[in-house]
Amino acid sequence: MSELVEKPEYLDFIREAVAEDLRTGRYKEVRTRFPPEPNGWLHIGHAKALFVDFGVAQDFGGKCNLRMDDTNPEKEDMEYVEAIKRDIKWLGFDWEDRLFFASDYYEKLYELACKLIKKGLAYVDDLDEEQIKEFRGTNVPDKNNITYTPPGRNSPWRDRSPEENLDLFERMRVGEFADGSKTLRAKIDMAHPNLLMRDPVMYRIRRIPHYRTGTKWCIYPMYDFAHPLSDAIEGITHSLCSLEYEIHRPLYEWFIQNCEVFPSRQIEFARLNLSHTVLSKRWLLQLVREKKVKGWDDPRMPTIAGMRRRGYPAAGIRDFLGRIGIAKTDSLVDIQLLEHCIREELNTHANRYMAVINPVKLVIENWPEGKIEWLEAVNNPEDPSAGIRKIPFSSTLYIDRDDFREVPPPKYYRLYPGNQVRLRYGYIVTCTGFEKNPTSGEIEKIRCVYDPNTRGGDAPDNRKVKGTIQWVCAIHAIPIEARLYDHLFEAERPMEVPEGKTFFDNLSDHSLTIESRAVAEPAVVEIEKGQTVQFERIGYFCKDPESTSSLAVFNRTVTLRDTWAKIEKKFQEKPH
RNA sequence: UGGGACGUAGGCAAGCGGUAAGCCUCCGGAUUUUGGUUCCGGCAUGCGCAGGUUCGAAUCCUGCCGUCCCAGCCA
Repeated sequence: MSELVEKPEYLDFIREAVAEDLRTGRYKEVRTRFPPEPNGWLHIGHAKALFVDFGVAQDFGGKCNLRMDDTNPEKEDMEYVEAIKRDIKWLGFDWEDRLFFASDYYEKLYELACKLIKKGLAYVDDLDEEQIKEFRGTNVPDKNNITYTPPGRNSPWRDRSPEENLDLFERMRVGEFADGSKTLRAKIDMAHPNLLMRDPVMYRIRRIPHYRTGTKWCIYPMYDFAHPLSDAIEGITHSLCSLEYEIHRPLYEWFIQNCEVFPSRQIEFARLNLSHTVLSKRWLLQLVREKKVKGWDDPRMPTIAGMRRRGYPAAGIRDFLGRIGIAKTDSLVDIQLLEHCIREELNTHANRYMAVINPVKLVIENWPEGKIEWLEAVNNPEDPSAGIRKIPFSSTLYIDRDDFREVPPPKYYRLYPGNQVRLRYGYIVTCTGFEKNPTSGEIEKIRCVYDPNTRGGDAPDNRKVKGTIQWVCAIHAIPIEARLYDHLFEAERPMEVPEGKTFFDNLSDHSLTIESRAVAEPAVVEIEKGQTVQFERIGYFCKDPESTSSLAVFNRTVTLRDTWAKIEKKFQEKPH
């Protein structure tokens, strides 16, 4: 992956720790893992974890495993496994032949649980869910807060003999007991200040078919038990996870130590938070279920699939991931940084085309009747190897409504009566007038004359023409549908909502604008689905898979930087 | 009145006792057949606050303040 992204000139705290572990001989090599639960699609937050997991392994000559952390039959599905694999591959990470499933370890995990029972470190508990909570001694309200101080109480079943526990656990496995009637718990310390250490549940009884093991098991291991041991089974040296697991680390170490398995080390880092969106499978699932978006791959979603459909290149995403850094500070990354990385990548790789989103007719009065000229246009000024193409020019063109003003605002140097402008790769034209619809008042036609000596846009007399605008020949115009996307949420932090409101209230009402009158130059027919191009002066657009032979649909990936919009806004705020 | 972590610019983030990197944003200016790109320049006498140690502190010590996580038989 070293070729995939530029390395910073310093070591982040994780790499520092790993380097230290190698130096001291704590580990001989580096092995990491990316452990998604197949219960939702991957989002940009997972991409950060992927980048850290695969990146650290790569940097130290190690390997990173892909492991489906599937220990909860209620929510997991093969559909998600496939989606996850596809997205990881697309992002450019390679697990080679190391795809594993926690569900493949059920038997080993069961044996390790028996080992703890034999050592007197685990027991079968008959307490129900409510009682466990009560005995943990945590649910004690104190003024409006919660006090965690009271020590818990031992379960009356805590001192069963290893023989009895072994027998009961075996009978749990074969299905003798009802769902929820018994659990296997680790025997640690019911008075421990860290709640997770108060005899955590290791196994629960759930008669729900698992998407991979079917009905073979009716007991399923909990994360805190399964995770460290799965890591150990795979010989993971560094188990990198997010900050919320910090408090789980003592438990992680307890299981590893007492099961006497490979000593994996857990290191936590801050998960990614991105402005104007939500990064949690739970909330994303809600957006999908409540039909706030069209699906997991809606281009407004921060999912990998959504970004891919939106037109974000994987290289741009990786660049972003490399720039945000790795630390333990809870932070909120500005989505503008992501957009900047996407633009930077696309600027050098996306071919240019001319399109007009909101067309208005431009008639060239002195253009020879019926003449059509094919002009040369550069495909990518940043990349000469991208070549050139031909575009047709005639007496009637379409230009964008925004490129004409009846009365120009300050600093405006596009078309207005009497002003001249360059039609990109075409000719320099001078506006001679315009026509309005008498009833609606809408401008229907703009008139101009062209200078035959300016073919291609060059000014032989060296005159300065400030404005250059894009255009589309009316005769050859290809109708397209442009889907203009904006941030999904208006608020920088969508989850911060006033009492009685939900994050749905923060949804932006202009996150999607469909422009069905848009037109483009004929060459756009060559663009393939999934390909991202630049529509000059507008932005980058990706041809959507929903495109048909009769209508091409383009998703706006990201706009170009718009300095004019800033100038205009400034003058609107305080005109002078 | 518990435990675990974290506080460096508007947003990220280096810095590891020798006098505040870099990136994004923002603001100027140059170049430009995309108001794009590119290029120059500006943006913390200051590192949560208060003391202390030291010739010297963002870095070490003490105390305070603030923020986040922990009450699933979810991961």
